[in-house]
Amino acid sequence: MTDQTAFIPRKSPAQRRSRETVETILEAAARVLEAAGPAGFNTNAVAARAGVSVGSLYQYFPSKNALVAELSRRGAEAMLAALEAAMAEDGARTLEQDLRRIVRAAIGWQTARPQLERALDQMEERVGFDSAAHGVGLRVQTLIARLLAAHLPGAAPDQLNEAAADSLSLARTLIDRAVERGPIEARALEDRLVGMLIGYLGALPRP
Amino acid sequence: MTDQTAFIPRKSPAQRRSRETVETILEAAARVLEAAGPAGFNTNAVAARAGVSVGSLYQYFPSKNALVAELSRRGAEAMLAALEAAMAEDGARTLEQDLRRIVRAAIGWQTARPQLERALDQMEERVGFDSAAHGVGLRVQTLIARLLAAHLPGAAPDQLNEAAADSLSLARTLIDRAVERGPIEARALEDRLVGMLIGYLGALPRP
Amino acid sequence: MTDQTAFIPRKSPAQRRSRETVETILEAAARVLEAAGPAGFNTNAVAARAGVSVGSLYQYFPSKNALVAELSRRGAEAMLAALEAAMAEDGARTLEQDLRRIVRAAIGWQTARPQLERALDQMEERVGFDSAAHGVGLRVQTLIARLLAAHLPGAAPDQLNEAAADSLSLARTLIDRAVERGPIEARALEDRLVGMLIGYLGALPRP
Amino acid sequence: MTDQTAFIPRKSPAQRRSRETVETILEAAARVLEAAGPAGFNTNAVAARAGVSVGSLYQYFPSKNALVAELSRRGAEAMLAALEAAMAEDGARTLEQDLRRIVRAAIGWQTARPQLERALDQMEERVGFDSAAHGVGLRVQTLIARLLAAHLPGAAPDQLNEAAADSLSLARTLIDRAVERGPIEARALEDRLVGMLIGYLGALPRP
DNA sequence: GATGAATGAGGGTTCATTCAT
DNA sequence: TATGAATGAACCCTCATTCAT
Repeated sequence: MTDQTAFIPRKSPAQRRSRETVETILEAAARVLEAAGPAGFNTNAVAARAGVSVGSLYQYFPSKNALVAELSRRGAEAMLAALEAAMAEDGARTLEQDLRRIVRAAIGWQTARPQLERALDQMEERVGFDSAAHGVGLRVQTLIARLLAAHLPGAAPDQLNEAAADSLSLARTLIDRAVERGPIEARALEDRLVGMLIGYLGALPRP
Repeated sequence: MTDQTAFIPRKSPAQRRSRETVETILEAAARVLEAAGPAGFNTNAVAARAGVSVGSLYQYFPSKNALVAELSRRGAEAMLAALEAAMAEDGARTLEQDLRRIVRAAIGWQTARPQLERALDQMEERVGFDSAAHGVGLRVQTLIARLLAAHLPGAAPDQLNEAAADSLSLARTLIDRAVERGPIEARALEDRLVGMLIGYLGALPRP
Repeated sequence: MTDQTAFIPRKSPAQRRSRETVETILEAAARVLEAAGPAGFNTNAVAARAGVSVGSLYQYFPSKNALVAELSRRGAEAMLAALEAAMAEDGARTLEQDLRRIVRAAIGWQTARPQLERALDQMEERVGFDSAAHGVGLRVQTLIARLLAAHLPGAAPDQLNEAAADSLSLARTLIDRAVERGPIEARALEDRLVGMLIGYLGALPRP
Repeated sequence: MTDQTAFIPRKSPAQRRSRETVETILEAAARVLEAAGPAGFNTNAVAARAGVSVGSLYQYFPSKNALVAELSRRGAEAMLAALEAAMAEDGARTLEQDLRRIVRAAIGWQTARPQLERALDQMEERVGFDSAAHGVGLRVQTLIARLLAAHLPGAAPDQLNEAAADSLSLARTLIDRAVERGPIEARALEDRLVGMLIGYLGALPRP
């Protein structure tokens, strides 16, 4: 897979500076969210942490929610990338192998910055947009649905999408709980997740 | 078991009035939470909805959080009752039968007022007290742990408690998602939950 | 001086009960004030501490301020009694001897319940009535003024009253500060007070 | 002494605006305190009087108490300046001359805005921080203590500090009372204060 | 574009006082 | 008379968002 950014025309200095500011703000937002949780997450704190004025923050993000959304979108993008990478490896065969890939991607993603993802989970629910709201979350879901399709022959597209969404939610729940309890034993967690998902999928109504 | 309340002396008028007010406030709180979600849940709204002054609210609940906690406690109590009833039925044998009982209790509980329980989930996370904070949540967990113990011989108490907590979380997640999607098909949901839990528990490390 | 209460007709039981309730409330108020200071002094706390309903409290005291006023009045009454006793001893001669009597009475009064008197000082100032508001404070002041008159021949009545009021204020200030610092060395404090007052009075304009 | 402000670089517009707002708020706070006393002193009133929003007030003062503290700090600073100026005049010799200087500084300070200083006294007591809480009050006290040291040879540092604190309290009390009574006759008041302090200091235990 | 001062609605909580029982 | 539930005005403080410079 070629690096698409290589073909994007060089930004003008102003544009590059903009881009850097956006990144700075997002990273600051992430850190504030990690450190203070949803309750302590406010635009002033983010701007201060980013070393930028609130005004600038609002230049790039129309609202606080937009900031959260972008944070969450990026997380999903990382998940998407991991998932695509995992699926590109070779032809996967068994359900378990496929699930293992999904699960690994999810664990990798959520444990990279566990506090952040947990906090985002909570904020997303609060604000009322689930991760499928932005395209990326939807693409993740679709990818999983496609993956599941191979092992659930005859399932309707809606069913597959629901199964994919549920699987992801379940995985996130379990990972969140594990993260809460302390350092992760990735392998054991992976096994539990795979087992759980196999059980879940096995109980879906067959057409 | 005779009805003990029959022997409790009639409350004095004043006390009865208090009790009624408390109930009114709690019901109002539940409705506000259902209608407006965690974001729109504020003490003024609750008091207004209850047709009561804020002062009265604070006479019975020392803080907004205490109100949420009580709401959640009551929910957990309902769950506990359902669970105890289910377990008292007769001698349960298989893991699946036991899980089915747990799952039924959970579904019954969470679908009685689905919006409310969902909102409570979110508030609990936000405020940082999980349902185990009050005794009831803990008792639910303990009960489930005990139930699982019979089917996971040799598991350490800590493991059992974690398994119980995870099971409950997973169940709630799935039920929440189902509720979001619309009216529930209780039987199909139940099957999926049981399957999922069997899968999860089967993947736990054996001693 | 005859005991006037001896001639007050025996109270009916109801009246006695009333009187007791009043005393209970006042003592509770004093204790709350001592324990929580002006900031924590509120009618509900007083009623609770007295084991009485707020309603009852308002039966006997028309307002919170009335309660404080009565507390302060009683303190002043104690001071008055001490002062009268001191003056009745015999014919006082020198200024210093007279001042010593005043000062002793003041110390005795304010150190009997130091926290209480300090808190009252603060509340009185806040509420805006000085202790001369009720008759007793005035009588204390008048008594002191009369005492000073003997040593400030030719001073106008107004001057005497001002001197008396100032003397009392100064004494209270110094005693308060001493109380703040910890246990009192009554004798040393007394000396300082007397010295201070002599200095003060000596500097008054002579007619 | 040249005017140092002449050399301070012009503030940027934004900073100047801030500074002005701060001053506006402080002046409004002073006026509210003078007009309404401690009881009527609330942040909304201050903001309204300053023609500013509450938000602005809280941008510059983290709490209501911080506002009071700053007001009191500024008063103490004025007192400190007056005191230092008075002491720098020349080599003071007698106790009386030194006291006269202290007393003049105190009178000048407290009669500049008498209502304000009175109200501050009360609030400080209520809130529980005496003026020594901020450095300035302490420096005033230290300065007085040093001044007294020359006339109380052999006194321990603690004794000197107590004497300084007491002297200041006594002075403030007497000035407050004088202010209450109406327009001040500065010279007569000064004499009374000096006399009182000499009396007080003369009665301190000699080592 | 950038800044950060300013805004003000909103929300949690307290407490003196009233009044139906 | 006693009770204590109920009231609601007041108050402190926060924070998303705007806008003059």
